[in-house]
Amino acid sequence: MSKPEKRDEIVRAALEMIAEHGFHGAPMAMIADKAGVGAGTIYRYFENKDLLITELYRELEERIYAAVLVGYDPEKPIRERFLYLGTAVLGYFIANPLDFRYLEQFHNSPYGMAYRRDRISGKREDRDMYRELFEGGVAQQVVKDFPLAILFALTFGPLLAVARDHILNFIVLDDELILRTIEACWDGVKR
Amino acid sequence: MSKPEKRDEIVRAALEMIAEHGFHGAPMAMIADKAGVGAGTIYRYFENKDLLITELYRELEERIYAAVLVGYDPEKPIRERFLYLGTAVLGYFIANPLDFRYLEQFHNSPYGMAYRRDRISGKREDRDMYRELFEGGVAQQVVKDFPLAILFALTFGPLLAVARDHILNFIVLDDELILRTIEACWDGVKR
DNA sequence: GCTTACAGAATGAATGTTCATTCCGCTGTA
DNA sequence: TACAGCGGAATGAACATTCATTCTGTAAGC
Repeated sequence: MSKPEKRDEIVRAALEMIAEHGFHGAPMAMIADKAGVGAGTIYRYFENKDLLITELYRELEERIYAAVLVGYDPEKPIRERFLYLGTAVLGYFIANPLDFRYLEQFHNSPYGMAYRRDRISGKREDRDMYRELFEGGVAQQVVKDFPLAILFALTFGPLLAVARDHILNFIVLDDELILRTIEACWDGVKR
Repeated sequence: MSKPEKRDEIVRAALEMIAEHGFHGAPMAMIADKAGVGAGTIYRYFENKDLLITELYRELEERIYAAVLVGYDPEKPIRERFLYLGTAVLGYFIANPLDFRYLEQFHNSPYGMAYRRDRISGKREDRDMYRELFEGGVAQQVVKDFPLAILFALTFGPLLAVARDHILNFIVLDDELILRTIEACWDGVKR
């Protein structure tokens, strides 16, 4: 196995094990096994478990951002962009349940809390389409005049809940139901 | 300290430590310390950590249910009941941030998954005002015709997100903003 | 009223287990 | 032969849980 290939295997295995069993249910030995490498080998690529975890998070964020960006047209009207972005993320999560589960684990952990705090306090410049969309919507009086955080909550709250329910097999989403759900979110957000 | 008093101290300490540091950041020794009892003492009241955790969850659920029930009038129109239930839970969470943080930890853990699975598959008869409310709303054609799980997502998704943001000091909610937020949820759910 | 005996509670040091991380000998390659 | 890269056993720290011991309150015996 070549060097970058091995690194990839480790990342893939970590994603799978952690998504399925949580940070604490996924010992390094288990990840190493799944990746088909020795336990010590992981430490040739990642200084420690924490760094593996945050690095993996960053890679996922990147992937999702890239996936959603394809097909996004910032010139379209607000409502249309909102529906696109909503269905795109939800679609990504449904197509990549492991990614979704991993993100959830991450967000609900001390790692995620720190990360979020940084982001809100602006330590991370985020090239965020969503922020831009909402700010535009409020300015054009198409969207309710709420603080950004509440608009996010009204959108991503249902989105993530629905993705979770689908991935855990509590409901079955088809394209029509997805669209209707995002439209309902829009009803909550629009003026 | 009397016997039930001591049990209470243990439960209170467990709530606080777990809410603040997560299940894995709250060793039994730490909980015992906070409760002012010996480590072994906890085991006189709870067979093991798992049982302490699930028992505490049940107690919290009970408290919240009781708190919200006060002032709920099943005779009122759907919209009014929806707004009441929304503000009531959100208000409870804001007044009891530890309870909220604990519930979140619980839901995002294997404990919570199992619990949820049981609930959905109907193994727990739940005397759920929310379910009843939505079912009534759909029947009266006041509420969009969605599966129950989606209506829950549209309501609790934003609610929990907003509660989290407030408790972590990412936003500040006042009564007016709370009401407007719940109204926005209603916009998402109503026909 | 005072002392002694005893049962049930409480305690916390000791135990065994589960990891993350380290270390050193091995192997395939140049 | 020399060496980079690996593997996986060894190490030590962090815990949950146990259990031999200590404490406390109650009640019988005087």
